[in-house]
Amino acid sequence: MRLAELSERSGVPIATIKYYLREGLLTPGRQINARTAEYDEDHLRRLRLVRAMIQVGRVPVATVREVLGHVDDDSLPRTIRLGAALWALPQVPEPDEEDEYVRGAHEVADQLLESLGWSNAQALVTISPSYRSLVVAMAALRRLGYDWDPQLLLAYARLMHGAAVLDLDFVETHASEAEKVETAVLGAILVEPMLQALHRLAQEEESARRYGFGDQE
Amino acid sequence: MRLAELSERSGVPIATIKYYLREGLLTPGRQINARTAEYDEDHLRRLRLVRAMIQVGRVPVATVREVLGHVDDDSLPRTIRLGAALWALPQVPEPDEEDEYVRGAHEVADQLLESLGWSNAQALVTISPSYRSLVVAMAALRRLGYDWDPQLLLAYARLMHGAAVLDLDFVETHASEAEKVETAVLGAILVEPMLQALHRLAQEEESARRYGFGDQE
DNA sequence: TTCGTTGGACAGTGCCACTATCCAAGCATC
DNA sequence: GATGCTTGGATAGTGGCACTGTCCAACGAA
Repeated sequence: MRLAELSERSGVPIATIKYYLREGLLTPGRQINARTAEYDEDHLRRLRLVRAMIQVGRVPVATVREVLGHVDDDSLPRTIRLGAALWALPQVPEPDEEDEYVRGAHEVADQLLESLGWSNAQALVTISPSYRSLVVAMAALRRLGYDWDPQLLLAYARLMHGAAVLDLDFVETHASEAEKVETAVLGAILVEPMLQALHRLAQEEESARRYGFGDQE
Repeated sequence: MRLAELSERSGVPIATIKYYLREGLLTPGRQINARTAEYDEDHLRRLRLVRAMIQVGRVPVATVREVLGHVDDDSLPRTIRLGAALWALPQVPEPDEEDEYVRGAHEVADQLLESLGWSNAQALVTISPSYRSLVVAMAALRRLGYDWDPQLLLAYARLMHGAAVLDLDFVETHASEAEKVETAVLGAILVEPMLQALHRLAQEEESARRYGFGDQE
């Protein structure tokens, strides 16, 4: 198909597709001649993936490029590609290691991983961006004076582990070997907004149950 | 304290504090004279809250203003203020109701709410932004060809309901009546990044357990 | 041949979260 | 009381990002 059809079927404006091509998020179409390029179903799928990452997952364009680079890198074994792709994802500001709240958060997080027996996470603790995000969020809450019980954190972590198990079961049963990396990355990027939405809906529901009718007029 | 001290203690640059004042995220200090203003602990706390919402929660400045406006609105009862504040939060692009995937997602989401017995959510379905986010995320996944079992969604929803119960228990036991709205809003804004981080860590851990050592070198 | 269409290059736009500069009033010291 | 640093407020500017608009030469259908 031509650019125009690709645009039509994906709902993405032509100018934007050109931009993604320029940024290297899409591979160029097969050149038919100097003034015509042909795109196929793979391009369409990739374009939809890119759009979903950017619009639903709010991933910056540069990060999408990096993530896709890892997904496509056939020179690496699957687990490594997946890890590298997830690695590229989150962009929380670096925690200030001097800050007392950050240090406190490190301690609590380390204890948490130990309680959970997440030995892999423990080994990667110093470098995993997810771990860093966790510390930043915890430090922010602490700085605001919320001093929660480590048990609470443990309970949250168990819930999210439950979600991770669901994610990976899904990947195993529903994706072909070739698609597993892409599916897993999507799991990290697109399932999260879904979980967030469910979380907020659940808060609204539970709040209405406890304190009365749902308000919001 | 003066602006300079407020800046020092919060770690936020003076110019940025001035910007927040301009944008109405902070109430002006008590004017001592034409050229001096005095700030107190409440300002510091509010500033930290604003920073956490913007940097950890990635909430846009305009949205922070709106959310805080609801939090501070003493003319409304608590549940309504909370609802209104949460209402202002998410900024997913409007789903295109013409799109077949969006319509399909609506159906699945409605069934989900019914299965869960979330009657409050059902009543608000047409307008809740969280519901909209859910539909958008589901439609994006479907468009990419992931056709999951409604049971899976149900399992995710139960997990997130578990998280919501934890949130609200925390609010009940740890916040004074006056602080409940603020605490609950924080629950929505700051706990989410924490959950997300835990989710990704759990994915890394579970993935390492299933497929071998943690890779990423 | 004509004329609308196509893909690529490149410059421009709009938004957003800051950030830098000015300025006059305060205050501290001499 | 003069000098000079600091302060708060107003205003303009910056840099990043995700597009978007314009131009142009080459196609290609009529």
